[in-house]
Amino acid sequence: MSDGSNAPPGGETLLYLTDEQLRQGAEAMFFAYRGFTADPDRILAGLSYGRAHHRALHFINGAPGTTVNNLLNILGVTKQSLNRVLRTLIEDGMVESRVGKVDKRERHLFLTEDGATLERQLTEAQRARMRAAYRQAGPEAVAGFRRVLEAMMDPEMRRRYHDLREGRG
Amino acid sequence: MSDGSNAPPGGETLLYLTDEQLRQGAEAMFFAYRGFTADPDRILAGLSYGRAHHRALHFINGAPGTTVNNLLNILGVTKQSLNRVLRTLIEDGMVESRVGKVDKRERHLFLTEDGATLERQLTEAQRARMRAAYRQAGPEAVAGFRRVLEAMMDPEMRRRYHDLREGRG
DNA sequence: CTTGGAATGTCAACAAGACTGACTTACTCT
DNA sequence: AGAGTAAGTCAGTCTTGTTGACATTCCAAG
Repeated sequence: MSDGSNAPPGGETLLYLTDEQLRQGAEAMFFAYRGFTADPDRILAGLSYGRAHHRALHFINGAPGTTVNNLLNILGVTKQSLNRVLRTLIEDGMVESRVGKVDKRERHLFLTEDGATLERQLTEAQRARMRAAYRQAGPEAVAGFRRVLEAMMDPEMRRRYHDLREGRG
Repeated sequence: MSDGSNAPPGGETLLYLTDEQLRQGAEAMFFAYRGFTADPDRILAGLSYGRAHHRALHFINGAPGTTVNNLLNILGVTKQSLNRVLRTLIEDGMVESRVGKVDKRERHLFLTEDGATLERQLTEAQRARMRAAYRQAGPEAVAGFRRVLEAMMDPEMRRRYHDLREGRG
């Protein structure tokens, strides 16, 4: 399987930085991301929801009470775009929007029971695949995987990613 | 395989398979993919092309003379969707479409000089980021990264991914 | 040889989801 | 009181995915 990076035991060459290696990395990223989104997409397709709805549910679940503006920054879309998605989720009783107590301009977002159920269903489909991939690749590969992904983010996104992690402990 | 019973000496257990770990993996994947596409997207934005054009250029470059049908399978979109993208690329002189000699129904696709130049420009932007990430994470992390990505693909996609690699040696 | 089916590619129309820009409403803070 | 912020809305555009209908070409069975 020689991904070409059968690095020599001791000395580290720069072989893994050839254009061909990078090209393969890019293609792996493309195919893997497709796999990554395939399972929830299948569920969503039957519900007149899209990937955007999944993302909203995911991050509201991870940070209950977050404001619209905060969600906007995490998702990296415009408020018009997010609003379309959020409106349907609220109409369908998946998300609850509460006026802020301290600042009444803000809306704090929470999942309802139904929303939490849907989120769990979507995330579980995704996690099953990740769990299998992690198990198959092994703990050290996973550590490397995470390290490369993190290095690939924009600095801004990396900051937000860490904020999320700290927020949950 | 690997029920995890062979825990590494460091005392690392199955911690990396907790829901929280999987959740962080999913978020890392989301943010990293955004970074991964950000640079070429910026270039494309000024050219009235989109990510789909980049993908087409990328895979035609990697397999010159490929047919439309073959490209369809790799990209995983409908032929109608690909056709729109392909048409503009052909009109703009980025891609050449030659009628098949043995089977005249087929069209074989090639990059023109201009197309190859654009492809290189786009890919270079993407590669710069990958190169930096690879360098920062180190060779072992990269090997793990590739292993996890591969395990995350659909079996069908994994087959195509390997076909591409073998086709180029 | 003809004819019908399959494969390949093209055109047209539509939907999701992103974008920009302009605007309103409600609120906060100086 | 006035400036600025947070959220939401309306209208319009773009990319990219989808179906459906169709033309062309090939091949194989009758």
